[in-house]
Amino acid sequence: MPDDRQTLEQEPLPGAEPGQTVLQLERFLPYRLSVLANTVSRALARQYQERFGLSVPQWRVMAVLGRFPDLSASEVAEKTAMDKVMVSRAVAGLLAEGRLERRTAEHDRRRSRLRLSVAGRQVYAQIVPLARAYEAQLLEALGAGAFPALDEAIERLTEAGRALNPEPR
Amino acid sequence: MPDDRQTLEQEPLPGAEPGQTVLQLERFLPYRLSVLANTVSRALARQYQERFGLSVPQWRVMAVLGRFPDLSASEVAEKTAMDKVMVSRAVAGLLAEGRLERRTAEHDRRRSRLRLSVAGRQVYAQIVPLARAYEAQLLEALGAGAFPALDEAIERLTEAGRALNPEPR
DNA sequence: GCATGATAGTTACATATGTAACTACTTGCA
DNA sequence: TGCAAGTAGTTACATATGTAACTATCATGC
Repeated sequence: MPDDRQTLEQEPLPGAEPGQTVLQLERFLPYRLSVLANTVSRALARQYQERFGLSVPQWRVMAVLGRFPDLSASEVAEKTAMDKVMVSRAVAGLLAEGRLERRTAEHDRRRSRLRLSVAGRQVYAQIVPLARAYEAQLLEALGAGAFPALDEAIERLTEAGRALNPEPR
Repeated sequence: MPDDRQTLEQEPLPGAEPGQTVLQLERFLPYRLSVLANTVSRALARQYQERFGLSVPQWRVMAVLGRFPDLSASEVAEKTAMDKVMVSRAVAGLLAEGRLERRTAEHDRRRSRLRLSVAGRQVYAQIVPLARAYEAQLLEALGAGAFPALDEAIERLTEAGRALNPEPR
């Protein structure tokens, strides 16, 4: 017995067109961006995780501290698009594993002063080439001249998304 | 007293260039895509949430069932890039709120047959224009001719991300 | 100086998500 | 038949994340 039910799609009603009553999820930009980001993140995150036991937030913290030593937690938050709670948790984990050093700032004892430890820098030095290689693979798949347009698109859309957010948090 | 500490960045060491020892997170593609997707999702998700009490997974389920009635849960999973557990939870919520109807499939009593209820279709009919309007704002910000290139880029990168994933789940 | 309000960071609690069982049913094949 | 293996969907448990307090410190104005 043939199963003749073929995902019968509700067509947008050939005659009338009442402002498009149906939505194609697979073409919907926010959905596609979400799937893309998850797919891309997942592959990379697995490597951090398996090789170094790092979560994505932890990797982000290490990434900015590798480049900007002695930031405070809130400065890290700014540069990683994370909130202070997530930074606090990531930092706690990294401290526990000896990958970070923390001092209190000289003139403001509320602030911390974070930097990679020697062990942290070793991990960092291993991850950076790994991350670069991964990105290079993505860019290769993207095709030669396509990057500038994508770059611009990401900037504009991110900006637009922020602007459309009722309360920017 | 002037705070002369200016986020002193570790430069890539002018002379030597040992395979790039430093990484600029804000230019790192996976990071940027993640921030973009979150920003874009958040603004829209807030609207679903506030107006209809819908989570993102619930919205996705409604979106595909609005277009393809009578799918099973696993078919919904395929079309939403969600796993079966997430679909199960979203469906449970929607059923509880009377926005979905569920029957068991005729020839296979393991399978379900899901469709929007009347109430569900009403919600759907309200959300679709809302989603379209939001997407239109994003596309406007993107600029006139920029969409085809972005479209292509998303496809290629998503495909590449999948290919680079060790075990595609 | 010292109350008031702001800021840095942490902790606590509720919610969301991922992974791994588990149940029910079906299929395939001896 | 009837049993072994697979599939659909749910449940349970561990982990991750978001939101809201909370503590400690600092800045301001009087």
